[in-house]
Amino acid sequence: MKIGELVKLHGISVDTARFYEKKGLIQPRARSYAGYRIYTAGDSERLGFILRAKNVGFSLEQVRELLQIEDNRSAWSCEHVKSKVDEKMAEIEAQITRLKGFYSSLERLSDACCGGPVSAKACSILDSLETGDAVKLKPPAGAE
Amino acid sequence: MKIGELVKLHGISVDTARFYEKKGLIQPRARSYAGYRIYTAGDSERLGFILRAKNVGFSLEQVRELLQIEDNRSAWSCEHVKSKVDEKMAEIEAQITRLKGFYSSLERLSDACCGGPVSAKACSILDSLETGDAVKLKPPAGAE
DNA sequence: CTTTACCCTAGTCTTTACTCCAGAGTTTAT
DNA sequence: ATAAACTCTGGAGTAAAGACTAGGGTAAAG
Repeated sequence: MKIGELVKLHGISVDTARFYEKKGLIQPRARSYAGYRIYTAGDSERLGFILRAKNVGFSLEQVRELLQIEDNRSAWSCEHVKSKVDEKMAEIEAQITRLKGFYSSLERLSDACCGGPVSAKACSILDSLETGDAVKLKPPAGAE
Repeated sequence: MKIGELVKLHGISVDTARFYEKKGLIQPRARSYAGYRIYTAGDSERLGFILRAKNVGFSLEQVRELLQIEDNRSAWSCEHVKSKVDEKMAEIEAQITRLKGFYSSLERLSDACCGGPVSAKACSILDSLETGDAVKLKPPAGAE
């Protein structure tokens, strides 16, 4: 099949497919005489793999690593694959922790604010941001 | 004070301070004869405001909006300020939800994997990514 | 035969938050 | 007087994941 059909099957754009190719994630098995990319069912399955991996949070670079394993399964152990997943989980957990820190700081600010239609001249939120009171967030290790 | 002193007070780099200026967040009150940026204590306080807002999760663009309010407090209501905070909270909550979705999908994958030092030829994680079984994550509305 | 739909390459643009560099002037310390 | 430390401007580079464009060839249908 040509690129148009492939992307329709997966709901992505032609640009995206070509972009993935540039990134080394997929490679059409062949080119037509005119230079058109020709994909096989196997290629389509591979694209599915990529999109599913993306859907559970992996970056394209990480997907590339997973594909290397997938391409030569017998060279790797289950342990190794699982550790990729576990590392990703840890990464995501760290992000969640960071976001939760933001959230609770904001919550403190919000709760302290009257929220009324009165002038913000004495707004406790702005005051806190100005002086640093009650906004003492220690960003979880690894924050930017 | 000159830029070097200012940034030392806040633990940021000179480049960052100049970057914030280019983004319209801070403006030195004056320039020395030689063109050096001269900051006042008020400027330093403003920079503190910026960094604290960043530390609770606001983007620089959002910080810029907060500063516009801060610069003319009486023109805004507490309600308005609070809504900025509440919107940010909602934004963060959405991100957390999205990440949690990733996490639980990964957890399912991880739990199903033997994780042993055996060949990944029959690895359930790779199988799932290949076929789509057990990885049916519907990305929460607003996902990329 | 021509329109329409599709495909190609190569390259630029977007967003966010900086970082780094070159080349040059200034201030401070010795 | 000179070296070290500081500052300036302007511009380029980084990561992530594509979107979009120009300019041109190809394929299928009427």
